[in-house]
Amino acid sequence: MTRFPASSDAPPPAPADDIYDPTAVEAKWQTRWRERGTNETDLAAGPNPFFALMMFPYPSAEGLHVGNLFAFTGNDIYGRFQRLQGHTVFEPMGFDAFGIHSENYALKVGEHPMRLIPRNVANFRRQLTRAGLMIDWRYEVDTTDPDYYRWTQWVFVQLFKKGLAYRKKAAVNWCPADKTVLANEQVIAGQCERCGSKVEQRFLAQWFFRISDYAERLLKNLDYIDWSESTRTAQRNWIGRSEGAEIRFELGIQSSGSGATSTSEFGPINSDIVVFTTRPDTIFGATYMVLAPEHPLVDRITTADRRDTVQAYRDDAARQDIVARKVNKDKTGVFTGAHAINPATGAEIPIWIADYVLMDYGTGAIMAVPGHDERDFEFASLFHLPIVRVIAAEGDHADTALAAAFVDDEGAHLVNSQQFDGTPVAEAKRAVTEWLASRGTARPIVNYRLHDWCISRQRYWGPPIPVIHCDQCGPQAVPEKDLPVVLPDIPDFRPDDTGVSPLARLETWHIVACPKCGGAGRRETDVSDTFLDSAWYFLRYPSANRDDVPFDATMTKKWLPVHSYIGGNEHAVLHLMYSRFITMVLGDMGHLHFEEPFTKFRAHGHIIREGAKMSKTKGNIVNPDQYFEQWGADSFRMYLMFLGPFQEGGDFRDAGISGVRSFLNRLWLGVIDARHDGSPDADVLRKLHQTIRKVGEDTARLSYNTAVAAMMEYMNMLRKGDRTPHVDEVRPLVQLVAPYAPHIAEELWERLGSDRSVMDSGWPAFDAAIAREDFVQLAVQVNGKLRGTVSVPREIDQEAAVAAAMAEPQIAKFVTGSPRKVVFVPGRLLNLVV
RNA sequence: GCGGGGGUGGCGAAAUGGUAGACGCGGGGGACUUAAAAUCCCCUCCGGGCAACCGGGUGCGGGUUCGAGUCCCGCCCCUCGCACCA
Repeated sequence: MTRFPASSDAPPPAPADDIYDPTAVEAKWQTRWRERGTNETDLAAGPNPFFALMMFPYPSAEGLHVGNLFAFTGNDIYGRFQRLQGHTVFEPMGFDAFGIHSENYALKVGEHPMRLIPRNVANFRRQLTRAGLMIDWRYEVDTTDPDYYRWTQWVFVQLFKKGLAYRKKAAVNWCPADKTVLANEQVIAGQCERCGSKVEQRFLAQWFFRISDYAERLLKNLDYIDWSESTRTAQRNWIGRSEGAEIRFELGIQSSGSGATSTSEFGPINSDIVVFTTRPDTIFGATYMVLAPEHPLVDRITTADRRDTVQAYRDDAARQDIVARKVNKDKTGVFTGAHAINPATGAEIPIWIADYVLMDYGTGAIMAVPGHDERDFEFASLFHLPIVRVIAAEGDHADTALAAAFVDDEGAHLVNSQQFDGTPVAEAKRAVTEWLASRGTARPIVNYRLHDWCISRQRYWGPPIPVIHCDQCGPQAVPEKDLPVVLPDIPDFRPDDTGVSPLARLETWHIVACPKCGGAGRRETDVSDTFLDSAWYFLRYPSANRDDVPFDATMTKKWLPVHSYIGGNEHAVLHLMYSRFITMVLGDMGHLHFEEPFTKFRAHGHIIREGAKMSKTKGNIVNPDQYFEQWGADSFRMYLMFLGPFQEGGDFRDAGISGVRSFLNRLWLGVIDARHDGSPDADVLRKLHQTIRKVGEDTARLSYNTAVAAMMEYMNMLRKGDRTPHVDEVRPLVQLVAPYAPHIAEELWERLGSDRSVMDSGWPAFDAAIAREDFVQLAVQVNGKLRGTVSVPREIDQEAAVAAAMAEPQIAKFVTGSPRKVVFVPGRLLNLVV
């Protein structure tokens, strides 16, 4: 039934002459491309390399999503355009097939992912090919292939060797009913998405990468890489650099009248509490302190009479899952019974614990300044803690009561701050820090929001973390020669209540000898995060055929860093940050000659359908296969590019496809009917060269929708009034269309007499002399209001332009006497001010 | 709350500070046809007018400029991220 050469070798029927039949044309050219190797890149010898990378998809069971296709088509057009401009273009594709998404789907349908994933991948490969993407499938990458994840594990080992991989206990979401670890995405409003039970925290030893050591470099390099501004901003915010100070508060003598002693049951209290603040200038207003409930000092400082209350609060906090802890809610907290000494005022201030202070930012402790911080104000108001004003605006009285936190620093100065009274805020931040530092209780510091990257997953479907635990030697990396640590094919891959990966159940697999001492060792049973798979895949593509090295030095030198990367902004912070980090580390270790992986990155927009987000429940998902069949891949591609600006996305409306389809019909007939006799029309040639320029410029800046519009405009001129175009008028248009609608372009190019691919025909020559207009329509305004247009020679001077304008009665009637002022923009506009 | 991107005809959208609405969809009229489809032509921002034309118009209110969709100030709304980050 299908005329597509998916696997059969039967030659497709030749396309008809008189009617554009996309099914026949596309089948024919897909076969040709395969036979001729048109989409294969000569990586070793090809000159002028250009690596056009797209974010590889997760191969879902549903098949290719129209959003994927939108992104891939945009990248494909860019790659094909670069090829026509004389580059050797490498456009590879791969599959990000590990991860919880695949695993959960496998659990749901009750089939093993090792059987399920290859089917999905095959379906994706079929659809991607059908879309006419210029993919060199010889370099396909699949993250679940042991030949790939062997090198993912190798990356881990490199970080381990460099001391950038470490183990510590960290909280995970735990569903007490399903008895399993949950990913953050599986926790909805504090409940397990599957069974609805309340999620808890559990603390497990997990592997982390020290990405926070790279925070400053990751931030700084953002200034020079050529990336979408929105993506760079997202990364800056994610890194979250804040300048401030760490301030040390000594513990005070217990001063409450409750009879508490000044020592805890663990001995004398002698630990200081260190806080991070961006507002050291407000220290005279610090009237209490707050520790995160998990803060290690809580046990030591809590007084006996407060112990039960504090413990109850901590238990409650621990029962909340990691996600729920982060949503806005009313302030809660309890007093520990302990006090600290404000190093500026010498006053004893109470120490509380509250979950609005987070253990994983700063030091897990704050000095609370309720007068000038909204959260502290809310908390102080609730628990009747003192609120002191230490910042005032121009004209404010120093003791005016505060009805709310005063946080507007603009032109404000310090009050109630002893020797600093009257000092402007900006200056005081520095001065107060210096003063405290001279007394040994503070130091200036830069703090980041960026956390170390937890790569452990207590799951099955991922690359085993290549570590062997030994009681004698501690954790040891698996020697590189022993990689890959193959993920065993076990029938029962369900997570269980042990809190560790299902791999732990397989003793024959996880009990091994220690690589250092040869004694009894145990394999790490967690697998690594999917984001590690995707943090280096672009390095693998040019070397995908090498099984002895992760990436070949010569190929890497030639093809990397990636020249152009196109993808969704949903990966602005995770994937793109991790890729930069891994690249930096490998660069530092001498494995790479660069430290930024993507020279240029552009975020594409997203497609909605008929004004609404596409979703399964709404049933408005676009299935590409239907559209390939009904309209052809060329029309579908071109419509996707036409429906809106590529970097903003747009609204997919079925009714809109007919417009581009009719354009391709007209192109077809224009070429088939083109006359060879006579010569091309001069006006048409001028428009042609203007079109060559515009389509080239627009394609280069990913403004595909306006490039398509320009081609349509030219087509309208070619066929105006059933005109028969000259062959020289249509030939270059076929080349312009080629990146957008490659199948029809190939067919028409062949019919125009070439036996080589249009993709190797180069970009049509642009001649500025032909494109130039000799006469221009000059807009004439009187007092800035448009009153008419005059056709004048392009190079006309102001005096002649005014004369030409005044010769028009329609214009002259608005001008009495001579103009007071004349604004003349040559070739565009004349404004007469009277 | 913070940050990004937006707000222009019936709809999707164009517009280096210089003729707002290119291009496409939809709609109206016409040619061809026995008829329809396909194709081609004309019209299609709003109001007034037979017309030439005139007036108004890019979320709202100000401002800069000979001239503002575009730049500046102050708001409103939509949307996508992040979100108790000290």
